[in-house]
Amino acid sequence: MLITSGPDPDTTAKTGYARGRVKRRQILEAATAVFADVGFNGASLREIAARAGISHPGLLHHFPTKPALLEAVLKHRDEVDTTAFDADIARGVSKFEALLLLAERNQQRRPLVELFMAVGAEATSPAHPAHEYFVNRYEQAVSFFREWFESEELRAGLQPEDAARHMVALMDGLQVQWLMSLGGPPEREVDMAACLRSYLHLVLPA
Amino acid sequence: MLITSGPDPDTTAKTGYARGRVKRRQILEAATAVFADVGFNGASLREIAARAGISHPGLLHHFPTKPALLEAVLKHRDEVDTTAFDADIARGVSKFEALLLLAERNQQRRPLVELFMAVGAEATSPAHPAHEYFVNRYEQAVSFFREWFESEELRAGLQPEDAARHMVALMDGLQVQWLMSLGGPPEREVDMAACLRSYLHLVLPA
DNA sequence: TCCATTGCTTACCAAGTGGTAGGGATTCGG
DNA sequence: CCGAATCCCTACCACTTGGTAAGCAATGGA
Repeated sequence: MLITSGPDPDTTAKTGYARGRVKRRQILEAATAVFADVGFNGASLREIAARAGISHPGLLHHFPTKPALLEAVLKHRDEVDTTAFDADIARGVSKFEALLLLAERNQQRRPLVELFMAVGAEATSPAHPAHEYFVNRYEQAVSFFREWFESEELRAGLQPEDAARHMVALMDGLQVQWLMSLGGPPEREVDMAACLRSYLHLVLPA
Repeated sequence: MLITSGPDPDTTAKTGYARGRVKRRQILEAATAVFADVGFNGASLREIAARAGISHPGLLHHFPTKPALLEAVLKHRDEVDTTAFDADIARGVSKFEALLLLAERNQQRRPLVELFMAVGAEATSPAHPAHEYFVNRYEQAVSFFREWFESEELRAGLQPEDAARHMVALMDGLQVQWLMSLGGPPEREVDMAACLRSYLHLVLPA
């Protein structure tokens, strides 16, 4: 359904023995870090396997191909993120605040942000194994914001569609700036959440 | 001065014979396309060389290493872009319009946009050969917009620094959305320039 | 016309790539 | 405690990677 459509390409599902499940999680974490550093094309299965404390055919035992591994990483992160967001909403937090919470959480998980940046940028090429995944992701994100803004009082003259595009673009773009700022002095670190908030206050005069 | 600091790492400078200069330009074009497709780490010198109609040691004759080639590509594009922008300004075009013109020009040169996306995303890692280049680039871009907005009447409560960050983030983020939209139906293609304009009208009530 | 510079080739290298084969351990339900 | 499923290893495969060595041909200033 996502990239390949095999019956159940080894994800974090509770199949197999306990030891295997643990290893699979370690592999996913290592893969996240390596994909984040050098992108999908630049990553090597041996490097990922070494970080997970396993041989590279051992890795391929759990995730049969490199694209399958990428798919599992992306799927896993989506699950974690959406459940956290939904939990915030269920707790009665507004969409506005739930969004900022998401940005703040991301600010503490640098490898994840780097992963989506690096792989997402590669995936603009239609031949990339995660291309469709990212196209869908963007469509969903824009729709989410458009629907939200359609039910709010926007600053005069601003279309919900445009505001939605702005939001998605800002989240992406600010993440790059934040990552780039991490090498420098800490006081010059970009504050993504604050920057997002100032845009929302600009758009929603409420 | 940029990445390496050799005496004059073979760029488009008018050194050597005419034939060599032509080849160098072809190589830069091919490299732009390939880096754009698969990023720096994913690109292969042989692939680039083949597209430029040369053997891969032939390529290394002009650009001695892979990072040197990347440096030359980035430097070349900066020169082209800034001279075009400066020409617009000299023609009496406002910064506002010159910026939109830049966005519109980019919209017609997809490979370039893909290049900066793909390489820029990889380059968040401090070990990347173009890391410093991109850090400087972002600092300059934010400064440019901050200084501009400081001399304009901004919507109440919006800091020039935040607005500058927004602009840079929007340009980056909209480019991703635009690239992702290119596979789909043409009428759903993202209009970067229009989207940027709507933000500027939001921020500069003039 | 000489001849150093430049341009570019084929041949080669060690290292790393994703993936396969096959076989020993380990695990755990029956 | 048996036996099937799972785990994961070493060894190997063909192929690609960035870079080097050595040499030959074209160029263009003297």
